[in-house]
Amino acid sequence: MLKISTRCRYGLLAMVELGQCYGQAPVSAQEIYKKQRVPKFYLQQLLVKLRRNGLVESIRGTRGGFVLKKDPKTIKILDIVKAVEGPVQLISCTKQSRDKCCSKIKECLTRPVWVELHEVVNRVLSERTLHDLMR
Amino acid sequence: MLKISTRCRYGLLAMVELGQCYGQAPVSAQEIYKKQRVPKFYLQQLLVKLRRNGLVESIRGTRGGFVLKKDPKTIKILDIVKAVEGPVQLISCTKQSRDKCCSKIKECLTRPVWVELHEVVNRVLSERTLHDLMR
DNA sequence: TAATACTTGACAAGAATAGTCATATATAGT
DNA sequence: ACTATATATGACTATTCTTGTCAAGTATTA
Ligand code: FES
Ligand code: FES
Repeated sequence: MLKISTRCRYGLLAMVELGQCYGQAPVSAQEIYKKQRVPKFYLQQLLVKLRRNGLVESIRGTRGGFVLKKDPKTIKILDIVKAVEGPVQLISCTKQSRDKCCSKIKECLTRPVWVELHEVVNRVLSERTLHDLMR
Repeated sequence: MLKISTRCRYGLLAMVELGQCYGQAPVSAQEIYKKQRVPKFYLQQLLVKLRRNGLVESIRGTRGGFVLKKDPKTIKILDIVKAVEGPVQLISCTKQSRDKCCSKIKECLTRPVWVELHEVVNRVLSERTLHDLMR
């Protein structure tokens, strides 16, 4: 069904929230999950992943929280998705990884559609930035 | 990760195989799984779904098998995907079904990306036909 | 030092995916 | 009529993924 996971959705919600406060004081996880109504501990996990991937910075202690590490204009949606759930790979026989998925990749007649889909999804996600989503 | 399921991949492989023999004698499930190396019983399941969705016709008994019910030029890839695994719905807040996915759909800032992704995927899958994949 | 906030790593329920199988039914060819 | 071939149906299962939860620890500020 190709459903967008909650990881992605929550991750992007959090990033948008941080984007709104870019340049201002850090935003705590609590503020985010109260505002966006996402599960507390789950969100914490996602924020850690975003930090480990260099998208946000964390500040501990009272008045701490998270801040974007870069300008929203330079953060692709794809970066966020990759951070919370790894590469967007619709098939395993892309240019990057040439694993076989069908029995014989050379003559695979179905491959072109999946490749096109793979590319179009990655293109959309890397053309849009976090800034595009903010008002 | 948005990975294409085996259901989709096998389903399309089967349809391409049937497409190659369009207008000729029926192709048995056995011929398909031997040629494409897909799990026998799993494929059977998918073929039944394709039949129930009016994409193929089944002929029972000796020399039986499956045949396409329509011209490959009139079969969209989306039809095949829908047949084997239901509608391609990346988010639940589309025009078709207005379920809420984020807390407050009206002000959802993240929605535009997911909607765009949803639309672009559906567009690609409905622009390409089975015929486009055959040589 | 008390309160706030992030960190780490483990755990777990439930759903989806991927695949198997037994039994029944239908048809062609002999 | 009999047999071999083929699909139909529905149940069943193992594994993986998703979607969380939680406890114990660390860091910082007021
Ligand atoms: S070889 Fe990758 S889709 Fe067929
Ligand atoms: S309301 Fe559907 S993505 Fe936010």
